Amino acid sequence: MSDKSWFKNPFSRATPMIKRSILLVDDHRILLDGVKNLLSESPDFEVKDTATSGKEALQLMKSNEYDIMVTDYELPELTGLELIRAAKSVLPDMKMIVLSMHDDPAVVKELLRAGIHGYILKKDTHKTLVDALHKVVANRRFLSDEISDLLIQMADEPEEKGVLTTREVEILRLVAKEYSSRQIAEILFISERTVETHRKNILKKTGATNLVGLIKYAYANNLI
Amino acid sequence: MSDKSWFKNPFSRATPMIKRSILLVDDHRILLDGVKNLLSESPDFEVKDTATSGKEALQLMKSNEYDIMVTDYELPELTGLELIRAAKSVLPDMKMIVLSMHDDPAVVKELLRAGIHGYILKKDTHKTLVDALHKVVANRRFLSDEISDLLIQMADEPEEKGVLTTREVEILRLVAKEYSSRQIAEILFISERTVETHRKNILKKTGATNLVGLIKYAYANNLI
DNA sequence: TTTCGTATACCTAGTGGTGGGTATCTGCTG
DNA sequence: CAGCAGATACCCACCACTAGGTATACGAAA
Repeated sequence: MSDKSWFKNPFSRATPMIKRSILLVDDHRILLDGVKNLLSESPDFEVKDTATSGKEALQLMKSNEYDIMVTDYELPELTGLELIRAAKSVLPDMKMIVLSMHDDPAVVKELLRAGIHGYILKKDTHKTLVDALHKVVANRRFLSDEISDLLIQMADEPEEKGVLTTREVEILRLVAKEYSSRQIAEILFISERTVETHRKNILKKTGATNLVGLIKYAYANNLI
Repeated sequence: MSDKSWFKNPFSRATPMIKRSILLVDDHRILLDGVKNLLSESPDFEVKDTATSGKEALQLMKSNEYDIMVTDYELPELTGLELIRAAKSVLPDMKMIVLSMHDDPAVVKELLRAGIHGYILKKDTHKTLVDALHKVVANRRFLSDEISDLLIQMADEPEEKGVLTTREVEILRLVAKEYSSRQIAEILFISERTVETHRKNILKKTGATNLVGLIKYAYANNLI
């Protein structure tokens, strides 16, 4: 694996492979700079472009091709999930790796269902990223150790307790913005009763007993 | 500034300066790896050690010296603020730059008061970090553009609205644990009325109007 | 010492969230 | 088509939180 001789020596007889092109998406420029630099030393991969928002990434995809996209989950404008879904329709053959700081099993599951090929954490090392890149180009999936542990652990639970509907998420977001039920009703053009019902259902689903639990849930699930 | 000739050419007659040693602290290994790699190309700086927690960083400081510490604000075990304060007593001459993803004016102010020399955001570029490093070794302070804008904007506001008393923080923490006022009263052996008064004062100080705002404040100030 | 901040405590009204229901309409899926 | 999930809507009782007050005691700072 660590045989980079042909790379270090330009006169090597080995045939250099064509480098896999990567689109790197993260709103933290400093991480972008860092990872790009790290990968520039790799014989197998090359960061062709970078983007600091989902929108920017999509625009790049419309006029360029990439073998792999490595993207943050927390993004401005589009969420990681929205970006993944959009990317899948623009470049169906591109491999996708999510590089996130959060180890939330629900998010990981949703992303895997959406078709990503790898999920690694920002606390992982550079080596982990390179391993993941190798795995996905070989048509295999890659999960960072912590994430696979998490999924295994979760498998025990009877499961699927949680998922909020889109409307419920919408309500929850507004609740988190300090709107009262009445205000939410006005914003969404629905009855205050309906909002109350949604809130009750959200409380039941999340297992929270009051506003505080709701907000904590919203934070934990990156809804804020 | 970009004259790196002595660096690129080892036979240059210019006298190489001694590189400033950096301690880099961040729980995201991949950022650590990336920044270290980027700085390895700099003629002026060198990442001597890295740490992924405040504790680890402090231990390193006890047996080593560093010219500059660059640290995340969100850290496991110790918060950035605690690390800064502890670092100041261990290595009083070391420069400290905070590299955070959050642009919360209250946090920035508190850190500046605690004696940091620079504050930059993860969304800033590698170049910004290098600029900051140069500034602080020249005994000057450095704030990323967004942060200084923020502080200027804040200067208009009359007050020091923010700081909660220790009792208020205690109450807030319990509120955030989903305890009702009555339960908090029982836990702290005080009257429910007193709890209510504290809550009111906290609301006033934080500018929140309800529980939601309170919890968001608690999150933003790492009280949870 | 006087003032200030902090913590303590109480009152009243009013607003809003919680928890228990029930019920209709829509669209999807087996 | 029947069944189910989701979004909509309403009712009522209860209780928790919010927003005005006022007031006392203590220790630190000016």
